[in-house]
Amino acid sequence: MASPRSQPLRRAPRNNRATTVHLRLRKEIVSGHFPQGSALAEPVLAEHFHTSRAPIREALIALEREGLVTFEKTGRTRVRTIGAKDFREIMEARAALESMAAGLANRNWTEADTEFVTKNIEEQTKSRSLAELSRLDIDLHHYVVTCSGNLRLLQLWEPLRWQWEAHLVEIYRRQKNDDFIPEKETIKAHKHLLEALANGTPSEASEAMMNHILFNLRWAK
Amino acid sequence: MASPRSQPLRRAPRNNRATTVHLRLRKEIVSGHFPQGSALAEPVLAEHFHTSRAPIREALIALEREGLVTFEKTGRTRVRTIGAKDFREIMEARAALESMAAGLANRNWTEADTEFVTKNIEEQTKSRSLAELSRLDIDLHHYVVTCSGNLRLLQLWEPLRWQWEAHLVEIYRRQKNDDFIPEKETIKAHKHLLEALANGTPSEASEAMMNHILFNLRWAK
DNA sequence: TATCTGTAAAGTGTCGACAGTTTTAAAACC
DNA sequence: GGTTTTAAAACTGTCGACACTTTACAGATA
Repeated sequence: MASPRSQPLRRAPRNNRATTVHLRLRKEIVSGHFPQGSALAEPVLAEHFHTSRAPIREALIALEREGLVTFEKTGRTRVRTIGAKDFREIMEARAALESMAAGLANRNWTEADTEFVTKNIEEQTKSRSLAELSRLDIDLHHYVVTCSGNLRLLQLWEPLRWQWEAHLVEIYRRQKNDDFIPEKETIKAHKHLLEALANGTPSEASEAMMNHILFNLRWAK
Repeated sequence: MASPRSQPLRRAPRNNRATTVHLRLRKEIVSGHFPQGSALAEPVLAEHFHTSRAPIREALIALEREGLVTFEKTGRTRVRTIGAKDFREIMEARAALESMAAGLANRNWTEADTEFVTKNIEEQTKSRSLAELSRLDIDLHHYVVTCSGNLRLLQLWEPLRWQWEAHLVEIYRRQKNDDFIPEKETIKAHKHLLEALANGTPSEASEAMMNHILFNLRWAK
C-alpha cells in the first residue's frame, strides 16, 4: 500500500517498551488472538512479552482509551466485547467523523489521491474474501480521513477503526465465506464517493460518505 | 445543574490514586493553573499530589490521549499548547460529532430535556461574563451529546471539550471583559437548535448544530 | 560580554517487592 | 450430589531503587 499520504505530520511516538507492547497487543486483539471477553492479567502478559508489569500497565491504559479493553471495578482487564449495539454506535460515530472528513478532503485533493483511490476500488472488485475486501475498505476510509488534513479527526477516528476491526474478526469467525462475492452496493458507493471527491463538491462527498456508512445499519434493530 | 440526563450508563471508573490524580490534574490544566507549554515532571507532580510516580505516570498517559499534554521524544511531558490551527481542528471535529448527536437526540427527546435547555438558554441571556457564558454553552453542548444516547459519541467528544476549555482559559487571560455583553448570535443559534430538537426534526437539528459550531470559524484564517 | 565546556542535578524507563484484595480450588458439611 | 467454608494462589495498586539520558549551570575561554 504505497499511499501518497501514508505519513501525515504526527508527533513521533515515544520509543519505549510500553509503546511496543501497546502496538503488539493491539494487533493481537484485532486479529482475534485474544477472544473477546478473555482476561488480560498483567503478570501473564508480562511473561508473554518478556518484560515487567510497568510497560504492560501503560499499554493497557492506552488500549482502554482506544476502546479495545475494559477495566472492571476490581482493576481486572478484559478484551472488550463488541455487540450489535456497539456496532451501531461505531458506525454512527464513523459516519459523523468521516462525512466531515470527506467534505474537508476536497480542500487539498490531488490527482495522486484520485489515482490511489481508483486503484483501491479496482482491487475491491477483484477481492476474493470478506477479509480482503474489508482490508481494502478500511484502507480507503483511513485514506479519506487522512486527506481531511485534520489531525484530530484522524485521532478520534482511529479507536473506531480498531473496534471496527475487532468486530470484523468476530464476524469472520462465524461466517464461512466459501462463495464470497464482493457486495456491489459497497463498491458502487465507493465509486460515487470518489466521483464527488474528484469533482470537488464537498457537500456531495460529505453526504455520499454519510449515506454509505449508515447503509451498514439498514438491517440493524 | 440538575440535569435530567446527568448520569448516562457509563462504566464505573477505577477507584485508584491514578484516577484521582488524572481528574485533579485535568482540572488544574483546564483551569489554567499550569500554563500551556509548562513542563510536567513526574517527581515534581508526585510530590505535589503526595504520591509516588506510578499513579502520576498513569494519569499522564490518560491526559495525553485526551490531548491535554504531549510527550516529547525524550519522554518529557508538557502541557499542550492549543493554537489557532488546533482551535479550527477542534471546532471541525466538534461540528462533526455534535451535529450527528443533535440528529440522534431526537430519538428520545422529552419534555424534561426541552425544559433543561430552555432554562440554560435563559441563564445565557443573563450571563455577565465570558466565563459564565462559556460554562453554560459547554453545559448545553454536553447535554445534547449525552442525549444522543451514543456513548461513543460522548467519549470521543470529551477530549475535545477539555481542549476547548483549555483554549478558553487562555482567551480569558488575554481578554479584559469589563463590559461584557453576551453575543446575540450564539443565543439565537441555541434557540434555533432547541426549536429543531423540540419539534422532532432530526435533519434540521443536525444542520443547526453544524452551522452554529462552524460559525465560530468565520474569521479564522 | 558572549560562547563553549564539563560537571552536577534532575528526569525517564524499567524493575522487583510487598500489602491488600479478589479469585480459584479444595475441603468440609449437609 | 450439591452447597458452604476455608485455605491457597493469583492479581492489582503502589512504592522505592537503579541505570541511563537529558538538562541546567557554573566556570573557563575567547
